[in-house]
Amino acid sequence: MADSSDPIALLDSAFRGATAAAFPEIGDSDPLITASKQAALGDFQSNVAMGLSKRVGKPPREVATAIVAKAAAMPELQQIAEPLSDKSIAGPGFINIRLKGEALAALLSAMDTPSLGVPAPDVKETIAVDLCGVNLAKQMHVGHLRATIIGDALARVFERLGHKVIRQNHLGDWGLPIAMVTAKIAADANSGKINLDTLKLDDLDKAYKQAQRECTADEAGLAAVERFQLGPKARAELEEQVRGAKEKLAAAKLTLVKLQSHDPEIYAVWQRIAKITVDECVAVCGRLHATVRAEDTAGESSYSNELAEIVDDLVKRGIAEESDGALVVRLDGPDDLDDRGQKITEPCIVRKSDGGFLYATTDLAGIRRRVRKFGASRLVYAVDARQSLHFQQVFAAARKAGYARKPNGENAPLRHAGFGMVLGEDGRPFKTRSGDNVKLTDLIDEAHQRASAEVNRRSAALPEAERDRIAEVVGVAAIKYADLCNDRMKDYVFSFDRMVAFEGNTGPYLLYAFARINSILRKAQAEKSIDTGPGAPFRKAALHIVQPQEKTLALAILRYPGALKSMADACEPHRLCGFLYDLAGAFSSFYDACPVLAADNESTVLSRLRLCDLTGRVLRDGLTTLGLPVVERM
RNA sequence: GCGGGCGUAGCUCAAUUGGAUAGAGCACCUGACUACGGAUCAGGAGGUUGCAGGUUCGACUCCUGCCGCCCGUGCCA
Repeated sequence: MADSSDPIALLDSAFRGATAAAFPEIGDSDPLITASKQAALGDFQSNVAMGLSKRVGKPPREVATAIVAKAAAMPELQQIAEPLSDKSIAGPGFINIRLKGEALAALLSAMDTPSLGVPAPDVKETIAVDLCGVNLAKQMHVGHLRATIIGDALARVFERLGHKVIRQNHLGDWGLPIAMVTAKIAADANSGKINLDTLKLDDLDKAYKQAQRECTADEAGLAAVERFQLGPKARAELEEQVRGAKEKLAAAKLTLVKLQSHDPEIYAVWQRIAKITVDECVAVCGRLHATVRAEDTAGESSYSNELAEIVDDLVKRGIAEESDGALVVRLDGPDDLDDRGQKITEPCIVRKSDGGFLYATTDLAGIRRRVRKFGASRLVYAVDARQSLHFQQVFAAARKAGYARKPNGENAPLRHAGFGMVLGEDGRPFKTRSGDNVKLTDLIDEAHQRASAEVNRRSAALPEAERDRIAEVVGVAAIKYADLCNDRMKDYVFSFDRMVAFEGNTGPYLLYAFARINSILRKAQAEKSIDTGPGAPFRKAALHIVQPQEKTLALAILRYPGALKSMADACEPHRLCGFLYDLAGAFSSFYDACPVLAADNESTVLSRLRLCDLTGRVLRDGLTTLGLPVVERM
C-alpha cells in the first residue's frame, strides 16, 4: 500500500500536498501533523491552519476548510483515513484525522518485518560516542553510572538506526595523580609489601586514596597549630606530615617523568595497574549489560605524544596565543559560539605556564583522532553536565583549529549529552552512610538482592537457578530504566524502594509485559497447538483492528520508528522509555479487555496472537536498544 | 560579579519543542465475571506550572524583571 508504515509520514505528505494545492502562493509548508492527545478527538491532527492564517490573510477556520476540501479529495488520504469534512475542523482550526481500521492493519503488516519499520539511514554515519569515563586505579562508582548507561543507550540507538558506532571509554590514566599511585604501588612491590600478580582493583583503590592523602601537605593544619599555639607535639606531627608529603610529591613528579619516558620498571607497573582497572571496568559494564570492551578504551596516555605537536600546530597557525605564560585559544570571535549560539567568554587553556598540558589538550587530540583517524561524522559525549563549559570551549577550539573538519569540508557536529547528578533520597548527592561513593558492584548486588526477594515471592514455581538469573536481570533493568527514564539534564533521586516496587513506570513493569506476551505464545503452542515457530503461519494472519484497545495498541506500535528517531536526534533516552511505557500500557489494557486464545473465532485468535507477537518484538527491540536485558519469563 | 541549569499534584517524574480540558506512577479511595501471569486493568480524588508583567488565535514552553535551589567560572581532571 505504501512505502512507509509511519502514518505521520503519510499524513504529512498528503497534507503538504493539500496545503500547497489550497494555497499555491505560499509554497511548501509543514502541515504540523501530530498524534492527538485525546483519542476522543481523533488519531492525528494537523495544526497548519492557525499558523497559515496570518500569511494568507484569512481566518484560521476558513484556511482549514480550504485545506480539508483539497485533502478530502485525495485518493491517498481516502485510502487510510476516515472521510474528512467540516466536522473534522475543531476549535480555532485544528484538523482532526481518524485512520480506518483496515489502514491500521495494513500499516502494521507493512511494519511487521525484521526491521520493525525502521528505515535504513539516508546516509550511514560513523558516530563516536564517549562513555563510561573511568579512572585508573579506581573502582567504578555512582559517578560512572550515568555516563555508562546513557552513553551505551545512545550508542545502541545509533547502531539500531543503521549507523556505525565507535565507543570511546576515555580512561583517566595519565598525569600527576596517576603517577602518585604508580609510585606508591611500585615502592610497595619493591619492598615486598604487595604482589603485582595478585593485586586487585580494591587494593589499587585504597592505594590511590592513600597516595592522594600522603602527597597532600596539610599546610592549613600547620597554620592552625601555629595560630592557636596547640603545643609542640601537634606541631611536630604536622611538620612531619608536611615534610613527608613534600617528599612523596617530589617522588611522584619523578615517577611522572619516568612514566612519560617509558622507564621500563615504572611503565610495567603502570601497565599492570591499567590492565587491572580495565579488566574490572569491562566486567562491571558486562554486569550492567552495557557494551564497553577493552578495545573501546582509549586512555589519556594514548594521546600523550600528540599533545606537544597539537600545541605547536595551534601556535604556528596563530590559533593559540600566549597569556600570562600559558597558551590559550581565545573564543570570543564571532564564529566561536557554543551549542546555544551564546558567546564563550573564557578562553580554552591548552598549555599551562609550567609547560604541562591539560585535559582540554587531550580532548582536542581526542576530537582530532575521532574525526580524522576514525572517520567520525558526528561526536557525542555522555559526560556530566558540570563539564558543560569545558566541552563548549574544547568544541569551539577544535572547530577553530579545523580538527572537527570532515573530508567534505564540513564540521562534524560535536555534542555534549550532559546529565545531572544522582541524588540520594535526602536530595543530596548519592553516597554511602559513611560518605563514600557507592561502588557500582555494590549497587548491582543490592538491586539483585532486592529483586530476588520479589522474584522468589512471586515466581516460586521456577527453578532456583533461573530465579536467581531473573533477579539479576530485573535488578539491572530496574537501575537502568530508573536512570534513563527521566530527562537527562536533570538530577534524579535514586531509590531502591521505588525501583523494586516494580509497579508503574519501572523497568520490571516493562519486563513483565514482555514476559506475559511470551506466556501467551507458549500457551498457544502448548494448549492450542498453534505453531509459533519463526516462520509460523499466524505471523501472516489477517489483522483485525476492531476493539478500541486494539486500535490504541496498533497506534502505539506504529510510533516505534519515530520514537527511535526522536531519541537519537535529541540524544534523549527518556523519549524511548516513554514510548515503551505507553506501549506496555496499551498492551496491558488490550490484554485485559481482549481475550487472545479464548477469542470467539479462529480468525480473531490469530489476529490477536499476531498483535501480541508484534508488540513483543517491538518491546524486546526497544528494551535492547536502551540496553535493558530481558527474560522470557519471570 | 558573570555564565549556565533547574523550579509542574503530598512524593518521584512527563508534556511529541507554541496547540485543544497540563498527563503518568507512588501513596489514598472505589471497583474487576472461578478467561490467556493481579509485578495487571477500569475509575475517583489531588494543580494559580516559583512570583509579576509581556508577546498572540493559543504559553509549562518564547521575551523582560524578581525569588529560591544547584553547578560552573584562566593554569585539577
